Amino acid sequence: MTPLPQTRPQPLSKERLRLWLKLLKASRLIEDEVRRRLRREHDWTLPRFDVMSALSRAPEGMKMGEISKFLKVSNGNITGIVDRLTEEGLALRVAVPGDRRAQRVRLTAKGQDLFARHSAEHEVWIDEILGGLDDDDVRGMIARFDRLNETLSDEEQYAN
Amino acid sequence: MTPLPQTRPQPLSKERLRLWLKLLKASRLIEDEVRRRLRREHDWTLPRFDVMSALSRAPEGMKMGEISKFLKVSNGNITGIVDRLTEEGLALRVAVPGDRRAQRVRLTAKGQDLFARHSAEHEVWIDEILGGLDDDDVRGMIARFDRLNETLSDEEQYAN
DNA sequence: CATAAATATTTCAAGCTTGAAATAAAAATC
DNA sequence: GATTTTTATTTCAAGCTTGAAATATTTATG
Repeated sequence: MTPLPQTRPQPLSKERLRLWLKLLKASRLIEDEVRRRLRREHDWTLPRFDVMSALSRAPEGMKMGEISKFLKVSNGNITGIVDRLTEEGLALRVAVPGDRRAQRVRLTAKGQDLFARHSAEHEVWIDEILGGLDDDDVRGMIARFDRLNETLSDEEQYAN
Repeated sequence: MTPLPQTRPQPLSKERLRLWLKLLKASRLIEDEVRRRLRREHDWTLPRFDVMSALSRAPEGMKMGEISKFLKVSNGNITGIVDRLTEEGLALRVAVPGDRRAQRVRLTAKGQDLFARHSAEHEVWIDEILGGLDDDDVRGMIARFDRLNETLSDEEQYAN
């Protein structure tokens, strides 16, 4: 009944909230730093980088809906970003035979080149930004995140 | 020299990248879910919630710059959000005696009431969303995040 | 086959976000 | 005290984001 000053064990729900706030803080710090470097060094934006990253793994291209599902953003959002990539000659819309509603988006050779450069540097940046974490930290956190993301994906019922 | 199928130990830099992608995925899943509920249940937005949350901890109010620094977003951003909160009678701009450049923003009573309701529900949502994590998961991750966020804040040199 | 339901995508308005430029006032320096 | 620098904030244009509504097609049903 005597309230302890600091380490009083909080109910789990409070701890979950604390965890979320810390996770969010970390995520924003890293994401902002990547965004900043992408803009400074390459005059580029994170959304464009993300879309190109998705496309780079699909040589045959992806349908608009596949991209938005993969990146977990809205459909209309992808339309705009692909529009801009296309205007700049980095991506290409290809008709899907047998379905005139859909289109397949692919990176052009120019787009692949550009993304390869950005991507290589991105990997270095992350290594720098997370440089304070040693092997044990990294693998430990990955294990926890695998568990968490499994939980969260199960709950994607919410999304519907 | 024989490549093992799955568990071949990757260089630490690759693992750091994997970690970042998983962290980002978790963060987006949770944030999107919160955003969705906030809109559905309260017709409210996350940025407004975040600003009110910051203000709720400062009964004497916060200067514009303090809010943007606290939330790690740009100055102009806060201007717009506070404008809207003010129009809706939820926040209030008060002159700072002795410094005519600055203003102190405070929640009105109406704003405090509204935030109290949103906030209570927000805590429940997080508890539900992270419900798959047990006590050990939660405390384990918090410890890792404390380490990570310390690292990241040290690097806030980047931000300047 | 005709109609209804589902799917793929775009359009749109409203709001968020950034970084840069503009204003205005305060503090520091000469 | 005048000038320069710094600080606090707003304005702005460009781009991102969402959710809802609109289009166009395809698939399923009667």
